[in-house]
Amino acid sequence: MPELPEVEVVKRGLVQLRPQTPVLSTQVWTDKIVQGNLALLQGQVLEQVSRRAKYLILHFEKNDCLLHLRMTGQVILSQPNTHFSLPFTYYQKPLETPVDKHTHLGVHFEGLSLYYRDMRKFGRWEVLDKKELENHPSLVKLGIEPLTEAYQWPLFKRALLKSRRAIKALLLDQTVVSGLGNIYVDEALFRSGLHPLQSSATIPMAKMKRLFEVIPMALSEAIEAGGTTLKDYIHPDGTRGSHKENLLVYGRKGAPCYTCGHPIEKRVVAQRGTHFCAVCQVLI
DNA sequence: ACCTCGACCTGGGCGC
DNA sequence: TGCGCCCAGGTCGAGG
Repeated sequence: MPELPEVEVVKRGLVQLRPQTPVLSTQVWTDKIVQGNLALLQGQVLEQVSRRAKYLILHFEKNDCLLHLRMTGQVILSQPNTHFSLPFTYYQKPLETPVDKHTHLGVHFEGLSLYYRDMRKFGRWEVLDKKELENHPSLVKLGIEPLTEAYQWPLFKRALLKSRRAIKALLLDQTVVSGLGNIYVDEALFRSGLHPLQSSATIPMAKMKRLFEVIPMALSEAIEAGGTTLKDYIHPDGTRGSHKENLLVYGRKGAPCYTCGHPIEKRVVAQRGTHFCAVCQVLI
């Protein structure tokens, strides 16, 4: 669900609407979501918002918050004295208040509140000292990240030649290439004509190069469309991403392949529902 | 090194 | 109407 493009769109929404005043107060309704002390943020200005792979980072003056939305996390903004309405939230039900049973914490600024909602409570907020962020174990082990300078063909090739694992499993592994999840792995494999079970090291060089190229393409096209909203994912202002309608294979089980017309198959690979065209993506 | 499974959670959708 | 079951998937840790 929230993969690199969705987190990037959330980041851009927060950058755009970022409050310029210090935090007035914080609220935590669900303790397990937060590691560290959210109240430390009180009095601090949110100076910057950044992203690393699927992690969102809120940079305050003295502390940083490291967020992961996991599957159903939503970061939303609301103005306390204005009527609140999200036309679409999880499962497309309208929400008339930012705080309901799925809202786990709030950060209040003057005239603006930031809330974290998460139906399945898998997401995490970590409140860190500035110096803890750089060497955070979750960040240091991330593999090369598409759409950054670190994403280079020699590194990508080396990583793929090192493993005989199924390419689907390898691309889902955040320590190899970071930021991809189930949706965009399926999309990238289709675009490069690779079977999800293809052993990584045995991929012909031309196809490996193609895979290297289509990954950032698939991701940046998704960002352009505001991300992929399947059910839960929304922007901080409550709008939805429209990339679902552009997906080539994910969620298209039984529908005709856009290239050859053969019905898209769905099988479990690497413990994930995996969509592919058995004609266009053959094992080599 | 790699694989599989369970855990974490909730709600939708299914069969009966 | 409702119960029980399975599914959705990001990440981690256990065990083979």
